[in-house]
Amino acid sequence: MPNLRFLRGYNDAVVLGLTRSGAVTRVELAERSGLTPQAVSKIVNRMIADGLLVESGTRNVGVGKPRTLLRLVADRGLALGAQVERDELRVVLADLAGDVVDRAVAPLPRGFDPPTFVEALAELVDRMRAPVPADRLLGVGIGFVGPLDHRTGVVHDATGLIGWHDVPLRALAERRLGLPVVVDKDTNTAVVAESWRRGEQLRDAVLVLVGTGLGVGLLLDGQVYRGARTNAGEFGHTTIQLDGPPCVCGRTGCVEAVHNLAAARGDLAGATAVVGLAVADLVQLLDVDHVVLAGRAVLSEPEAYTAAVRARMPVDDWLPVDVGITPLGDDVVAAGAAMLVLSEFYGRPR
Amino acid sequence: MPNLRFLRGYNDAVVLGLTRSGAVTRVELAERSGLTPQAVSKIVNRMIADGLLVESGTRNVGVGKPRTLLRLVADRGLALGAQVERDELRVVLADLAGDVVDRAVAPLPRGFDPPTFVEALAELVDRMRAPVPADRLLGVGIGFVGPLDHRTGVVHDATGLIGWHDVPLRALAERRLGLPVVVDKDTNTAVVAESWRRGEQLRDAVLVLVGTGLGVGLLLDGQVYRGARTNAGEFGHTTIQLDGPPCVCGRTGCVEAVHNLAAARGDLAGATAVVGLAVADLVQLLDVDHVVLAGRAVLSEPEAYTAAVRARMPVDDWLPVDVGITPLGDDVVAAGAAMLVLSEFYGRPR
DNA sequence: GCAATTAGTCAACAGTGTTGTTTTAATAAT
DNA sequence: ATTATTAAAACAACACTGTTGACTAATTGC
Repeated sequence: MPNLRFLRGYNDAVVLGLTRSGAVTRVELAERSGLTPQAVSKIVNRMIADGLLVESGTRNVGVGKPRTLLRLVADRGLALGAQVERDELRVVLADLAGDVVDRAVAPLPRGFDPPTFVEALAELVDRMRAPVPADRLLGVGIGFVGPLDHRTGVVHDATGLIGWHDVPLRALAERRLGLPVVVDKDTNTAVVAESWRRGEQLRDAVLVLVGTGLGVGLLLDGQVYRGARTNAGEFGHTTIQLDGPPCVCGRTGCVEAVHNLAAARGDLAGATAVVGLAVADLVQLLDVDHVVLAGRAVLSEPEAYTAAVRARMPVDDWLPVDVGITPLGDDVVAAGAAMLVLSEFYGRPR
Repeated sequence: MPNLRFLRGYNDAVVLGLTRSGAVTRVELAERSGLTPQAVSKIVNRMIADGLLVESGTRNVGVGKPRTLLRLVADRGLALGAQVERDELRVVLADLAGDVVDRAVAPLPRGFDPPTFVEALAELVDRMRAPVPADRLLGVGIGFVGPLDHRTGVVHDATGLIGWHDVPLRALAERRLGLPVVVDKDTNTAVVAESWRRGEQLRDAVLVLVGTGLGVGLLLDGQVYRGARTNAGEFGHTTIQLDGPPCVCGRTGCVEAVHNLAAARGDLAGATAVVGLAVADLVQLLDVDHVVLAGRAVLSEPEAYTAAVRARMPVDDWLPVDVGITPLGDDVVAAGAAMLVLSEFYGRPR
């Protein structure tokens, strides 16, 4: 519903987004946002009154009155984020700047069911929320494996787990935790993390998550793209080798199958080459200018994967593709889940 | 720059978009747009004053005052659209409803250079604009092969043509035609056509254009996705067969190479199967719920391609993927180019 | 005929960003 | 030192958005 409230929320989010990358001045905010200096002044002063921003010194740029520096009060809003893996639950506390300020990891029992999971989550969440003022904690995000529906928070199925068919995870967790909860695919939360932290700089990107599975998070035109059913990013089951090795999905020659086969044989060069080739195809298809690598496999052999992907990037004379490892490391999915919560309060409205 | 003018333009576009699919009432517009009845009334009455809409009868829905039907005055705005193929130039005239109301085709000399092309275009355009009132004709759109930059209208290179390096096609055409010109990739204009005509109904779709090349137009979250350099949709050079047949692009096993090889051998089943498999991978990757098939190859064997794609769609129990042939047939690229012009005037602002 | 119901408009309004002007605080010139 | 110049930021008035609330118009059902 595009009305005045929407407009205000949108511009607030734009301005706040520009403050995440470091101290800026009102003038710079006006230039980068396209708003007039007067509008920026109003917005900024309201945010100062709300305790979201503080003035912190001045910057002199030649003659004239010096510009006033503005700094984001990062701990004005905090959120918890969880990553669920086959054997492990990770919860992090992230602030408005997108920095991880606390972290906890706990093992998950093999083949855990929904009640068991919610209890394990509650234990970690309750421990981590203790030192946080209640009015600062905005909620809990959960990065889960798909297929799921992020709008309703229902997990349709979780591959490799039993008892996870059409589970209303968001509702269950909200009731147990007494906090707002959002649920999204792990690849989506991971790309939310990168987007939240890098802002305008990152408009078109793929985040490649290489673990036991192979998924991508898509950032297209500055927005996380989830597809018609929150299910975009199923990258692992793209056919790359007609009549290739059989895959768990029932088909043959999937990227994931070829990659995992090579990895299982200890053939690192082969494993990275397949990922590099597939990512190159993806970059060509979507014309993104950023690739962010993440996931256990990548973090255990960062140079090999980075080099393999870089080697296969399409050569373009006027805008090279930036390939790198996520600076958030193992936290990226959980941290992104937290930032998903932050973005519900301080991000662009829809 | 999100300001009040933007807000108004946006809501105008939403309302106008809802009138394209047939007669609607103010009440229905309010329901579907999320705006209040009062806001819709204001917008609609302004559009009636502008000659964009007319009241056309009433519809009775039980007790109470009957609803007034509104009809789009389709010829209130018209645009020309051109498709450039290796040997042929096609120009169509499209109206605000997205219907093609006139059409002309002319051969292009082998290996035409930019001046030759602009002259051929001007000849067709001048002939077709003659009967159109000057103030109704909004401009000319050109669907070209990439790589190009749709923002500047510069064609970087045109595969198979010489003399087409960094050609400012938009500027050249604007000077010769004396009309506003927009340039975009053929796959993008084609998907614009589908989006413009089907509106809200079509939010996430891929348009697959099978000609001598194989490209896709991407409609993601209701917007045409062009990528960081207007170059998204390079689908033909996705690897589908490691160590497959060599491709014109220099690599091996590209979808396009495998497809064209099969087609050249007269192996229709093989050709359609490759496309079906590749499209299924794409649908899975992007989680779109609509596939639109277009292009010479598809239109010459519509049933075979449709069946091959449908057969490989992922089976999803709650939201099936709709696969169909474009109703615009051979005109889709040119018509979309025209609608791209219309959307600059009557579409959602950016 | 009259009440009920629904469509549509009119009027007043809150709140957005913009335009135009003034105040504030630096540097540069006298 | 003093003054002029420059640029940042705030202040004031404004145009215009969609919303809220009240009212009128046109139909159905009894």
